[in-house]
Amino acid sequence: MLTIGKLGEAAGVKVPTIRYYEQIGLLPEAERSAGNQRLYGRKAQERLAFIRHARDLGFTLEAIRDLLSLSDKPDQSCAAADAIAKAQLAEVESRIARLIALKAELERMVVQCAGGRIADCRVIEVLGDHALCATDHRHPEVEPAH
Amino acid sequence: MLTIGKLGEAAGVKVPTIRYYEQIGLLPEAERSAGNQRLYGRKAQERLAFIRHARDLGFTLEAIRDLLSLSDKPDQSCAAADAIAKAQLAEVESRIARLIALKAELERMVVQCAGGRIADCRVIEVLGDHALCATDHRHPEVEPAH
DNA sequence: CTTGAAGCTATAGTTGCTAGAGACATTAGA
DNA sequence: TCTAATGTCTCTAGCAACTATAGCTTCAAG
Ligand SMILES: [Zn+2]
Ligand SMILES: [Zn+2]
Ligand SMILES: [Zn+2]
Ligand SMILES: [Zn+2]
Repeated sequence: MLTIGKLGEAAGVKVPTIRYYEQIGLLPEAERSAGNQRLYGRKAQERLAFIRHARDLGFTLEAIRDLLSLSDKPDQSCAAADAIAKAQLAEVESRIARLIALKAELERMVVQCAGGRIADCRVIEVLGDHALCATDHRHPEVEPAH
Repeated sequence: MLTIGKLGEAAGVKVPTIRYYEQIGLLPEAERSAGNQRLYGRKAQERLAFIRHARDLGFTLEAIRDLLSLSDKPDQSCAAADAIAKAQLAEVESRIARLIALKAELERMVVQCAGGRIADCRVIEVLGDHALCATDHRHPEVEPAH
């Protein structure tokens, strides 16, 4: 049985984050010691590792909630889980596409500036006028939280 | 002189967002009509377009605040502005690198799953164990808000 | 047995908005 | 001109996914 601090260390998750996951129901309520401190066993450890890994791969807590509840039903079809992963892949691909467009515009700005006065700065100039951009980078979708 | 609704329409920014920008001091307090409604002239329009464009390019409001205050000093050197843009470029590049690693792992998961039961699902399996990943994609830095 | 680290709860702050409530202003049609 | 619809006003609260603080209790080492 691990204390919350040891668990956090083991999983690479900060202590308040673990309590937060419990609070929003992503982790079950932990067992408590005589002195009211949380204690975790192997199952909780695995669950937290799963959450952490999925977060590292960019899944939202909502998606993770669904994946966890699927993983508790080993005999069901995995189609739903695969769909969540595919959606996440699509999300990542579209973010990459958007960021590549941003990168191109930022590079153009930075390269074109000769480095003189603000009045002649290409960075400031381009920021003031999207018509000076080469691509249409305008926020087609939302970027992620975190 | 435009009302807040017209200004928002012109700049592609929602009305509450404009009020929010004013609240946090990114836009100056607007003139008011006899009936206490905000009125905007060309300068406010340009400032809002600047903010909007910089947001579309992924700059934070803090960075934009700095860029705006620089753009108000046309005779100063633009080095500071260029530095902000370069930092943003670096940020975008590192996000791209991270997302490409995520994409690779997500593709691996999705491709490897044969589509049977949850108990045999590669997606669930990999999420539970980073050792099954081919790359080290673990959150080297923070993703942006929004 | 004492001290310092680690744990507890509860609340508020972060970023960049967005949505509501309830009141006032403006504008278009009958 | 009256009225109804829309627009605007302020203020507050909510979103994701944490993070930080305050003020307490409990635990482990010396
Ligand atoms: Zn410059
Ligand atoms: Zn542009
Ligand atoms: Zn599967
Ligand atoms: Zn991994």
